[in-house]
Amino acid sequence: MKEFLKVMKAASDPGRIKILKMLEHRVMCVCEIYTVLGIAQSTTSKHLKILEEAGLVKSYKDGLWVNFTLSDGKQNPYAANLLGNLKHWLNEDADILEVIAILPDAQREIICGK
Amino acid sequence: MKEFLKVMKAASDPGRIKILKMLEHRVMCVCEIYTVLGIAQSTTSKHLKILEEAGLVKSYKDGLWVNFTLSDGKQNPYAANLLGNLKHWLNEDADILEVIAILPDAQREIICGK
DNA sequence: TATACATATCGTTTTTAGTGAATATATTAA
DNA sequence: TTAATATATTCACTAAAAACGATATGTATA
Repeated sequence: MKEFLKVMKAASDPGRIKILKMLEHRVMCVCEIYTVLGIAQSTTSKHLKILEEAGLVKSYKDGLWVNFTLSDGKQNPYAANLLGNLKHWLNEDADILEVIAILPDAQREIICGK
Repeated sequence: MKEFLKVMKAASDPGRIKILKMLEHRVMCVCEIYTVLGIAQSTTSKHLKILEEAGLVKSYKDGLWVNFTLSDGKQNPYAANLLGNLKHWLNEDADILEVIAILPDAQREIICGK
């Protein structure tokens, strides 16, 4: 029950759903995500932690960056199911279309002034 | 997005999940539900409203009683999907097993002193 | 019509979740 | 070793959700 509820709770926030839908398109670091969403870095970091603890995303370090990707879902069947469904859900949603549209402009080298 | 989030939020509470799993077995009225769950009548009524607004349950009156059943899911595809999955999810969960076990004892005629 | 009764709603309190500024951590580069 | 920088954590605040007692609503029965 606990694992199930963790996935449902993680999926109950519009910002976190936007993150999942963006990660369907490509790997992203924290600064790219909060730039697209227009929210604080700390808020973004917390959302990502909730998603990770629900088994919905994974992260790996690359120098100073931390890359986030969708999980393969092996650790949590409820997460795997949700991720599978999300691939064909909300693709025509206005909020999702908006973040996907500006996704190409969010590049870590530009955002972080490298 | 709104319809999707409503379903996820509705599914984020253990009490409401217990209600859905009980309704897989049979139709229930409010007094049967709050007796099994051991929570207040007003709390139960509110949970049922949240489930109904998410398209997860339906209700129909029978005299003084209000009967609740699982929705057929036609109004909300996310609800339909969740209900379908729940049928084979959490069946071995301890909390669910507990409420299912006492389900036969919860009869409206006895509870309401008729 | 008056009463009883099952459920819904209201009002309030407590708990939990979301937000962002400030600070800490950890890694890279000078 | 020092400075710079991307992310994580802490803290304080606000907002949303959950809980329950009390009351309202609506239906059945006397």
